[in-house]
Amino acid sequence: MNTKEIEQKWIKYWEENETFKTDINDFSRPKYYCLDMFPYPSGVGLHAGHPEGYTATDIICRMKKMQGYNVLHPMGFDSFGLPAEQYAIKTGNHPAIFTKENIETFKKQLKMLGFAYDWSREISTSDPSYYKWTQWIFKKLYEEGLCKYIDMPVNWCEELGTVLSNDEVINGKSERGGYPVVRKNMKQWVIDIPKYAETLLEGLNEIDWPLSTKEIQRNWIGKSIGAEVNFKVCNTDYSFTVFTTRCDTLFGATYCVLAPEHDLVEKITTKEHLEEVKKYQEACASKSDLERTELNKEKTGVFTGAYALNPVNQENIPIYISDYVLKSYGTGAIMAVPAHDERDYEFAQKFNIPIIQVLEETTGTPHANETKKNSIVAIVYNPKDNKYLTLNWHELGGRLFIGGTIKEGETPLECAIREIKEETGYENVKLKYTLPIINHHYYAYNKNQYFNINSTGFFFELEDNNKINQNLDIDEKFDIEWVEKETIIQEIKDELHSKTFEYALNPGAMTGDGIHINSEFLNGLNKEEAINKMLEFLEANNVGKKKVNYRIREWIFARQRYWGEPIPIVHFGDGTMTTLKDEELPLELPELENYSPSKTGASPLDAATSWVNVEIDGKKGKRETSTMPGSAGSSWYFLRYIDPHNEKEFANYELLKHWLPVDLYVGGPEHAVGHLLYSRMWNNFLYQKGLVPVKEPFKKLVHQGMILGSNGIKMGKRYPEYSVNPNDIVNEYGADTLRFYEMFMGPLEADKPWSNEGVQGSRRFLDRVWNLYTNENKIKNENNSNLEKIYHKTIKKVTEDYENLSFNTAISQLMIFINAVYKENTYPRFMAEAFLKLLNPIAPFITEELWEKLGHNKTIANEPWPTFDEAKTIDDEITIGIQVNGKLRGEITINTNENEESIKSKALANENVKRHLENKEIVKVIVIKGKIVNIVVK
RNA sequence: GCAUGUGUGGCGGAAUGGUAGACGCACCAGACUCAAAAUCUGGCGAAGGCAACUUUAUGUGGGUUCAAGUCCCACCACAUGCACCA
Repeated sequence: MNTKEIEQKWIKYWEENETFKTDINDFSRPKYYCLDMFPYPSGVGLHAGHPEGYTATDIICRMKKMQGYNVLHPMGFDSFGLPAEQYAIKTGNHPAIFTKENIETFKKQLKMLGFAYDWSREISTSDPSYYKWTQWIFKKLYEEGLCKYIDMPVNWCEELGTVLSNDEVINGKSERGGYPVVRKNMKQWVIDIPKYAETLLEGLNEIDWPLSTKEIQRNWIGKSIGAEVNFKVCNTDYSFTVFTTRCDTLFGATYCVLAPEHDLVEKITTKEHLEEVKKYQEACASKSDLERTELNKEKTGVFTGAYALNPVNQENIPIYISDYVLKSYGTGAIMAVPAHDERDYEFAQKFNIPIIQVLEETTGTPHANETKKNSIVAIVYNPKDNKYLTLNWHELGGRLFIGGTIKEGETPLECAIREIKEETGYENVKLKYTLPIINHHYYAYNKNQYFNINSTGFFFELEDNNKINQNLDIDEKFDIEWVEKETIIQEIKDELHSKTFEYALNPGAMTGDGIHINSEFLNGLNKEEAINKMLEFLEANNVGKKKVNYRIREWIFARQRYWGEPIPIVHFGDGTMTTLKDEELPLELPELENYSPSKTGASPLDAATSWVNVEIDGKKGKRETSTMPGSAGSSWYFLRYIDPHNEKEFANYELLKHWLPVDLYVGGPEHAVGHLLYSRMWNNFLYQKGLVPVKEPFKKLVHQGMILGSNGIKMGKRYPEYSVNPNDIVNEYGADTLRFYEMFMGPLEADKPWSNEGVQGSRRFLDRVWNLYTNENKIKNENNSNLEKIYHKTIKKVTEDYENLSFNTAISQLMIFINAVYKENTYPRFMAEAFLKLLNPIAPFITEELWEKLGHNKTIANEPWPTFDEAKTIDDEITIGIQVNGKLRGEITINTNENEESIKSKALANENVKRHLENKEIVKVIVIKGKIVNIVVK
């Protein structure tokens, strides 16, 4: 089999005969729009991962075409971007030249792999005839107020000389290159994607996407329902608003925090604190995002000297500034409730701010007629030998910590210290932590009484072994035992005590649900009830209201770079601006001497003075010199494919109406919060403008997994020796083998390691097929009943598996079929032809060639898909297993429609089964038709 | 830490709650050959047994069921994403 010759022949044939050209106006057949994520045409060409997703869609498209669908399967190039520009900076050549060359390479490779694209619909985002419409959509967004020019802190990357959007920043470093990114205030173009937060969230419910990707988008949008609460600043006219999801804990707010950049900071800071506050603000401003998030370690902040008035109880609480409060989220200010928020707890610990518990966890089961009391649980820890003090009550109540009831006029702490002395005699203990109060319900057998107690936990350290005499009641009979942590976890079963111990091991805020205390009108309510009641209160008193907040921020839509779509805006000297008229689009990029970005944030386009300076209606102005980000062009390309040469509009509405949505979209998961969110937003916007007929553009989305090196690690620069170049595989084994192997490796969505032996195995199978059709002389115009069942089964399984994108199991079935044919002397011609059709979507070249060798003079691509007869997929005789007590003990062959009695008697007659039934009583016999028999014995 | 997903032979991987390991790779044996490669045929989880067969086995520990890789609970490991989001 000469793969090169065959491949070249058919590439030429398909091109000359326009085999895969889509008749976009043919609405008579059902449509199928199948989309690949178009590649960025880098200098290195296709990598091993590209053919995976592209083959998957190609298989579906080829099958759908044979099934009679009108298939749209386009391809294009996402051709604006940094690498082309960096190449231009280095060589002085225009990025367009580099881009064009790369596109040629990509196209050649894509054709080499036999993908059935309609190349007449090819688009390229850097082509002015394409970006004319990107600019046009920008204009529409601008006109709607969705695209704004505002002063805001942005992600500035010094090394790249540009701002970046949030999805381009990963762990405080640029996605490309990994350079540090800092916050910087700049005038920026942004798209108000937060306006679409709710729409984008709702849309997720109606699309067939991987759950994980939907979840990532939900997290990114970050909806949270809470309240805004207004705080007055004491002795001033100022006030500020905080956002909280826990307005029920307002009685526990013991301080407030403003973001260091908050507008109010300068105004309210008292003289004595001014210097310190300024210093802190400056320190924060110079920090990169990375430094700021690395500061997970310890909370920092300073007191402003000002106090706020808690609107529910009129308490004065101090106002701090700290960088753990972010300017960009919520209102940039919080109320802090250290008892019920981890971060506030940490901060309060460090700055010695009071912690007021307003919610207590409940344990035990409530009962009528409970007696209320307050009590303590004291845990004493000896750091010298790592042991805890326990009382072993044996059968009277097991192992417990020291506990007791608080007496009249005693504080909980005093009670705890007293109880330690009375019950154990130890007199020198030091308090480490006061633990949260727990509300506990229990029944005391000795008193025959139900109790509901508020128990405060204490965690002490033993200072020395000094002891005084115990002072015990008569009914207190226990041994004092020092035990290790493990013993406590195993032996302390009492809910109150084990819960207290949990808090002791992990002191911190209580963030769960419970019953409110110290909260006036909320006392006794649980979290949800209290939130609702508090909302009522806030609204009635006009100090706050319910508020939904989103984490998603504006999409920064400008880059200080050359190789992107120019933004069609002219700024006038008086600060006003205007968009270009439609007929002035596309606004093309000017030629430049130097494409380098500047370190100051100026765009390379600033240097093109004759391009920048314009006069409109006698008014002098300057063009916007930032360009659009890479994700601009890719946010709507799927629309343009439908009508790529339209010069009057971005796409004809009637065509969009017929062809949208995309039925299947295949691409990597790395675009979950970039492209896949942005394109949903643009599409939604165009939908609301009545320019696109569907809300959601991609009905079904599938992510192909990553192809790893044979070492199981991601291919790439780190391990080049384990990387695979598709060109080499095609040269050595042929395109069909590459396609076939990548589909056989495993499930499409899974990451899977490359194996050179696996490639050889795939080639071996294709050779087997080739030899069967060319050397064996088995193909005859007569039936072979031996093959009939497997033939129909194969059509059924392969068709279904393709439909479900389970290509690996489809291939397995094709192999089973060929293995069966090899054992026969005749291979009926109709089967031979149908098999080629089944294999064609995966291995188009060899199947076209063999199809021709069978005497056909037209492409196989337009042949009807094989059909099967359900009745003939069912075996007459099957072998089923016989189990005795669930263990396989034998097997019998039965007729498919054999009755239960007959199956039962055959099963019981089986020799090995009989052995296992000896001296046993048969309880019942379970016969599952066509599956198994299970005999239950005693 | 939170979210999502994944754990099955030497390897890639199959299994609507019903004979675990389909199919392929690697390996072993046989045929062809002077020989090798290629090709064809057969074998192949582990342990025991001449064999029939038996025991054991899908990350760990429990549970539901006549029957669990599959369902439920707890835990462990790995991968990916988010991460001071109030």
